[in-house]
Amino acid sequence: MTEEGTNSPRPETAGDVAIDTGTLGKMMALLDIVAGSETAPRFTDILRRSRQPRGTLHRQLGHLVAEGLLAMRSDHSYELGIRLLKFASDSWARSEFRIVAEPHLKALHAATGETVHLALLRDAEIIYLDKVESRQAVRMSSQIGKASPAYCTGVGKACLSALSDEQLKALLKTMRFQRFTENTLGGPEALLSEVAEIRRTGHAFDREEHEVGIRCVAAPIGAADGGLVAGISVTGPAYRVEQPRLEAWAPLVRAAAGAIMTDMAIRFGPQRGVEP
Amino acid sequence: MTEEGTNSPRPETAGDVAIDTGTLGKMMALLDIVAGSETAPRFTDILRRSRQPRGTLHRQLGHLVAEGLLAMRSDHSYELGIRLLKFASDSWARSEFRIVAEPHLKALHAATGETVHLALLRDAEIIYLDKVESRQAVRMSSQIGKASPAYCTGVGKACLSALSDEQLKALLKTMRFQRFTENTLGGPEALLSEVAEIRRTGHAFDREEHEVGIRCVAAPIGAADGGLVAGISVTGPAYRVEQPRLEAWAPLVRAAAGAIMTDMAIRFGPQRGVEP
DNA sequence: AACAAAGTTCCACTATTCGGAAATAAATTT
DNA sequence: AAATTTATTTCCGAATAGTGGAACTTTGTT
Repeated sequence: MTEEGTNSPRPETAGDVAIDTGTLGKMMALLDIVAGSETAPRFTDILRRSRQPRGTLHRQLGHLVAEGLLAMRSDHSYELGIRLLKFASDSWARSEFRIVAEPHLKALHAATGETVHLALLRDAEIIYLDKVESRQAVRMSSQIGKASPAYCTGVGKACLSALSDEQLKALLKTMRFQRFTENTLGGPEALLSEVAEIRRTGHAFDREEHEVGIRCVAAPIGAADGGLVAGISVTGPAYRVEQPRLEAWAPLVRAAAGAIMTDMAIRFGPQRGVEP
Repeated sequence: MTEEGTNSPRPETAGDVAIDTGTLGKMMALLDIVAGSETAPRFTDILRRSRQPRGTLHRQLGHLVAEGLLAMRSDHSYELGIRLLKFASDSWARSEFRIVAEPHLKALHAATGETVHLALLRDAEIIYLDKVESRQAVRMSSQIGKASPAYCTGVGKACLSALSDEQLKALLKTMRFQRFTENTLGGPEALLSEVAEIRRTGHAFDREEHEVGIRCVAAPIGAADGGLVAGISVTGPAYRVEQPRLEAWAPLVRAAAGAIMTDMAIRFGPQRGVEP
């Protein structure tokens, strides 16, 4: 039942005016439609959702398939192509940010024994960039690249707290508050007051707001120039990870986030005046 | 040094005439340039490799960045954007083929105790779609989506053996034979005779041809309609996995490949006459 | 401070995309 | 099995978006 509107109204980079990306933008919108469908859509399904003329859509899909961004199955339904996997693999392997963060994630995992995540803000979603855990019942790669709403996750709220008020305000307009558990924040007011608290303390909690039985502490990582908004978190099952324990870990998480920022500054730093 | 020519001369889908993908094709070529660079390239680097006018390139890169396919760092160098990660995650999670294959990969791993791979052929490369292993010294996600040349890997050669002679011939023209180890196949002749052998026996070996100390047995998976060419393999360190052992596993690998094909046929099958 | 190199903007020109309609192919019903 | 409906693919003049040379601005260097 994936209806219209699953695909965000493309606010592009938060805060900026959405620039027109022409043909490319249309192509990406099609990829979004395919990616956002529960089941592989057929030509007519895409036609309905894209509101484009038949001829146009047909050529566009043809190009997407020829480039390996989409694949057509034998029953004429479309799925995302494997070329995307290859790009993602390169992207992940080379991401300076992930590489810099990795040792700190491992240290945090060693100190806490629980799962550590690294995630990045994109529009009103966070995208998991890395995950460190010891006993992996669930498979790691199933998480990397996954997107979740910012307002109901620890890292997400931490990221939001690192934005400027204008950016945050702009993003709020694009958000749809869906209730995942009974603790999920219900609307903009609740989120804003939570963000204020996070700015004060420097860390965010997820008190079973996205998934029942899952809690976390997170801290924001914001590049000095505002070009990077990310966060790290320590996540665990509610039965094992009580609130006091989360609070005890908070300083560690903040310290790790700080260390990552420092390392990033060292690596890319001597560019534009760190000192005033 | 990643020089010109790293990016394949786009044979598109093997055997077919390369169709023009217009604007999209140009954009993807740019992504390829960024993905194929050792270090994040700056505007001028891309300018040199793309051989396009400055103004044009500038707008194109702007569009790619606006769409989240590329990201510009603070020093004006470009890296692949995280939107690609998100697409890849969706692609992977929903891939019917991977889902169908997964239990068979696990069974094969349980039977052999060694690492099992699932990979797909794309042009003259294979792309790893999945990996099952128990003790993971190396992190799993670092492999998924990775591309390797077909001619020097077990799954790669298995895939090639499933192609028609015309398709294989067309692909051969696009291949550049690079020597990775002293066992790497040196040219088209060696590859063709090896493919003949694989077609006869139904399985392929990698005798430390891609990496010293790594061996594997692989079997091809080809969809009836030729729309899917893939393979699975069991891989292990040379000191633990001797040739006799590989040969003993070959029937298991072939059986697993067969089972995956059967399951795919059942899942998508009742379409066009399975019975004559 | 002056120079050089890299990055960005502008706008007349042109190749690409658009989109309606008509042909073909695949399912479904009679 | 033929007819009907629905889905997919092809075509081509009109409209749009992309192109590319040159001028301009910023950044880094001698």
